Amino acid sequence: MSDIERAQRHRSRRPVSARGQRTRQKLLDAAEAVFGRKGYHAASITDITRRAGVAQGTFYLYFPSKRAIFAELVRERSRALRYAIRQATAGLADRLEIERVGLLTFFDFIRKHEGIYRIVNQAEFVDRRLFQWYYRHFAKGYAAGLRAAMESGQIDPGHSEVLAYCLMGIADFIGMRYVLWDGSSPSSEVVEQVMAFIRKGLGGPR
Amino acid sequence: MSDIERAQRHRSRRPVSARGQRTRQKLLDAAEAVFGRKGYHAASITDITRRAGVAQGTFYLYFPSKRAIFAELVRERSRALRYAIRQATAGLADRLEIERVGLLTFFDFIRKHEGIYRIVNQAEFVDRRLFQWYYRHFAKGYAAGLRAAMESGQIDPGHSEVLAYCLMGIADFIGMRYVLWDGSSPSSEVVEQVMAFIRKGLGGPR
Amino acid sequence: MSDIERAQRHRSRRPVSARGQRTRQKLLDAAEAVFGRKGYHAASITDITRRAGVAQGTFYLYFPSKRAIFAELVRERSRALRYAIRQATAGLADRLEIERVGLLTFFDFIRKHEGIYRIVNQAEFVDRRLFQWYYRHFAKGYAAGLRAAMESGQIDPGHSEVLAYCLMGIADFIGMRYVLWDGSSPSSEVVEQVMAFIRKGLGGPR
Amino acid sequence: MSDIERAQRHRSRRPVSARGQRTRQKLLDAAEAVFGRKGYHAASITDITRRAGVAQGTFYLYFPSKRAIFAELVRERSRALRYAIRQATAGLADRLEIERVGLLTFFDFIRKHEGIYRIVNQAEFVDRRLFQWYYRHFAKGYAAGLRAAMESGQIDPGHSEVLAYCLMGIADFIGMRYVLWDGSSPSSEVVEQVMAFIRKGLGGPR
DNA sequence: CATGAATGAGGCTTCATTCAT
DNA sequence: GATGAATGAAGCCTCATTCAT
Repeated sequence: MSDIERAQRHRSRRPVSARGQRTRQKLLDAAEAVFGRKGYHAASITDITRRAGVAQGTFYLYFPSKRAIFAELVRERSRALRYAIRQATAGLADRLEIERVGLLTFFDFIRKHEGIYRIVNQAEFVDRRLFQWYYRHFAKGYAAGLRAAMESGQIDPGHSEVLAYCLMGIADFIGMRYVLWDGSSPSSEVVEQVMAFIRKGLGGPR
Repeated sequence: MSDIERAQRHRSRRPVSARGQRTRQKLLDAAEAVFGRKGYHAASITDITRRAGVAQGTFYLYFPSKRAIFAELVRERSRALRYAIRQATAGLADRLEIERVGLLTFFDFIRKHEGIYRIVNQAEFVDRRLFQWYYRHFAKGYAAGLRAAMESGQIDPGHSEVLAYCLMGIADFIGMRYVLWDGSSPSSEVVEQVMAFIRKGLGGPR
Repeated sequence: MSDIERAQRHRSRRPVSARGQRTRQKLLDAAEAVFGRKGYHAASITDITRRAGVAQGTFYLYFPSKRAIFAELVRERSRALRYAIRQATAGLADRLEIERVGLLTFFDFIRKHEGIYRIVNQAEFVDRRLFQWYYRHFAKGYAAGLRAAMESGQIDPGHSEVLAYCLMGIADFIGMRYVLWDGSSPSSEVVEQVMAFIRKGLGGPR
Repeated sequence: MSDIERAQRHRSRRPVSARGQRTRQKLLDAAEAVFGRKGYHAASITDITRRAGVAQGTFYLYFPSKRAIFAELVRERSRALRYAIRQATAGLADRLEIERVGLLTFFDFIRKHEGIYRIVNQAEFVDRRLFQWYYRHFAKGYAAGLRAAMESGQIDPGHSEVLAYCLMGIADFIGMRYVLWDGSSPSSEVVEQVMAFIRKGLGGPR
């Protein structure tokens, strides 16, 4: 049976009972941890359910397949990240300030959700559509913010999407190198160097 | 049996005969194609040998395990990429020029070796050491080049490693977005935007 | 993955080596025994491979799925039954004689291949097409023989297909009752009674 | 726990309340439909309860196991078929007339209860005892009727049980071929051909 | 009476690896 | 050097059944 058929047949629980909600969440959290540590393929459903403290069969009450929980996880955490950044940067007017706070929030997020960071890269071979969606979606919002800053003259005019991908690439690689590999928040020295590069790169008055 | 034990026990890794060399290369090429298309886990040894036109057993005459051929591939292609960039930028003195040519060479490389690009991201969960080695090794050379440019005053002084990761992140994300997803070389407009950002970011005497 | 996709992907071994042929046959024989005893669903691949004396994985070298070996079995044994009847009745001119010999051959066959007899009934829910094919195919040949007998005036004229299904039904139920349930060949008394019914039913001169 | 132990332990099998009766019947009807369409094994308890519009747990309030509802269904429908035939042939004196009406009633029944017809064949591997009981029970009554007809000279004397299985086989196969596969009542031509065969086969004074 | 969440055994299938030829 | 049949561990998933509410 294909994943699609299964998903259709599946009474995708979305259970109403509080107990069900809790179980579903436990599975999601366990999945993040396990996928993060072992990677999508090496992680087994058994690993997930064991960590969640439920029986194997229970998994399929809430998710129709391994792929499905993975996709759900990516979507959910992606939402959470965007939300966190939006919250942290709300009220800020200066684009550079937004960049800095956004960056720090991102580093913070991947420290707390190491798993999700590692996971996304794998999505390419798990669900190519989801993988692209993740970045495109993020880039869209990013680019919009940059465009606004260009219009108000805060930064040099330019191709907002290209810029968005440049900035995402920077955040991603710095996060990988200094947060994930070093296992700590990047030193202020690193942050300052990155911000200096970005500030100059984006330009604007002065 | 562990991978390490197997590797030690393994004989006849480096065949001398020309025929052996050819078989080995066929396997490596097939592996790149298959890993690139399906991803490391979904690709089976059978896929590889079938594509290489040899029998299953033959695989183990040349590589002790699936991981091993993967690692070999990453190392080999990484070497090839660095070589290509070195060749292309040899003789160039201007750092910005080096950046531009390096970028274009990189885009060219991933167009020809889509597989390898996709593959590296997976390496994290196949062989974490290899994964980090890949980037660290590249970053080291990159940073050295940047340091030289700083010393000669071509670009602003700063933390060369951080800068290297920033630039690698940019190349990686732009390559993903405009080469891989669009399936073509990035338009000159995109390249110019990226270069403008880098030029300003790196600074130096106007 | 669907059965069809798998079958296509499957290098349906049809191995040439004598060893392979032997293994394939062992699996087929084991499957007949196991399906016959336990029924299609209760029979596991493990049951089959254990009985055949090979490892589980070996099964999939020769058959792409449980359904596939089942279908193969039905087809193969159906062919064997038709062949046996054709051989036994070759040279007979009298239709009644053909009926009698055919019946006895059939009883003999289901004694030797209890499994297959039991199995066919299940085919309806395993592979509906195969199930109908089995009976339709048999009926076609049967009806042709009856038509010839009608034309030569050996039996009363009539609707040959309907007659064929009547005669098949008789053979099937008598076989079930007296061969399978009693576990022996039907007594001559039973055979005579059946033949008397058929003789009168088919009519003809006298 | 074995089926037998469970059945003994099981309480509240025969609900007294009208509501309970209704639920039980809903389950039985749903089971007929589901077993008929998917077959015993492919049908799940969930399929049945979903179709019946009750919760999964409710099933076990009325039946101790999947096998049990299956057996109940076979028994119930078998009773219904025998009852229908008895009703339809009550008052008829001529054996041929009884045969004809019985046949038509049978065809009618399997049109209305396609499910049950298909189901019985599977019973062999679900509950062998039940399977044989079904046919033996039916044959017994059939044979008795034939014996009476022999004694009154309406048909040729002979082995009544053998004859009963012949006639059951005919009805079964003609029903399968012309009712189930064609999805309609058999044409009068088919019925006449069958009846002609039976009439001649049974003999009697002209 | 009824619910529906939870269980866990067991089935089919894949695939990296070994080995006899 | 090469072959390809064989192995068996391990994974995903289903489903009859139980149980707390």
